[in-house]
Amino acid sequence: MPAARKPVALRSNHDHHRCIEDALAAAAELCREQGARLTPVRRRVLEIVWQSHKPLGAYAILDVMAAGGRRPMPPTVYRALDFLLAHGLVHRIPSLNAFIGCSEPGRRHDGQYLICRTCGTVAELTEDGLASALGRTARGHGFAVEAVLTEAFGLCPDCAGRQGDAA
Amino acid sequence: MPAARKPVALRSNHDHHRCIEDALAAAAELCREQGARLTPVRRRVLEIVWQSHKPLGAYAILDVMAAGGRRPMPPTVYRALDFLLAHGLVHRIPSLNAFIGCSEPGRRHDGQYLICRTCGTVAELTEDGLASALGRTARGHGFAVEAVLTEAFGLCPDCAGRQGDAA
DNA sequence: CCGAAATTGCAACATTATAACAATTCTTTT
DNA sequence: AAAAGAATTGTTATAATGTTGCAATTTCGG
Repeated sequence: MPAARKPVALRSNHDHHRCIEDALAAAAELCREQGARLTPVRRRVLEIVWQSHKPLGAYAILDVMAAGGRRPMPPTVYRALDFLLAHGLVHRIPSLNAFIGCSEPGRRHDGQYLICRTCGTVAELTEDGLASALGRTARGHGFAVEAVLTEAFGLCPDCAGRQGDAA
Repeated sequence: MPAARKPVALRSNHDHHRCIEDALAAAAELCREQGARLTPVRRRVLEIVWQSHKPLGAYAILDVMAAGGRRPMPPTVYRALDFLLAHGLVHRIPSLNAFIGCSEPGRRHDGQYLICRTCGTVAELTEDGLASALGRTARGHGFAVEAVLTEAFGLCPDCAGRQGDAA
């Protein structure tokens, strides 16, 4: 099989402004195609979520928005997140109660997240083979899988390196 | 490879009293081995969690305990759950904020849950191969996976059957 | 029995998320 | 452009989930 591309979140010196710009451009394009409205609030929330590769809680997003003017109320942010989730522009990481930008919006995929327990960075994988193996096993037991969410906890390359140095 | 045994949660007419008894016995045994104390509170919480194969939230557990006398405070239940989690006797399903009895306490394993979106039943799989495939991929990107949690959403055999009938 | 350690009780509080309804904005039709 | 209808946002209040800190009690080892 072809080696999958390394998630950009795991490349420590990537040009992150590019991540943000690309994500916003892709979102605009996707919404245009689908006739969905990427309103200022929604666009702003998406932009905030993309500020880093560390997932942000809804109230952390609220705090960022408060810094730039009037503080919106929780439902505003939750509704924007609902919209972004529904259109596959962000993902929710349940074990963190937090949200992260989707690295491959538009392409249907199961969620596989590599969560660094030290720095909090989350990288998204989109390898269909992994979830489909589970789907086959479940099918064998009569269970029809429709969606799969996988969270892997461990150390990202940077933190694993530092960990090794300390020893 | 040998076909894995079908999770008991997916067998609609299993003797569930046996599930509860076995789980409590296994827990007692495990705590004895490890010098951990399965106190009345902890044992009671474990018993409540095992009342069905549907995960229960902490406050639902509180409600059950309240029915049988004095209502304990949240920290009582959360501490009991922490203990049970630490000893691998229950699992937390993050996307449901709920807890379920571990079907293979004592054996170290990653968590793979089949969650029925209709009836809420959760069956636990413990196939090491699935998580290790993810671990290999992650390793290829320099990420060292330490634990994996997988949630699969879909229809259990019973509900898939009824769904088919309706058509 | 006595002191140390673990467990439980308790009160208050922090965080995450939602409900219900009003006000506004956008779109479509006339 | 005006009006009707739909979608979005604002606002208030509250629900659901989870934690902190400290006191009281129980358990365990000497």
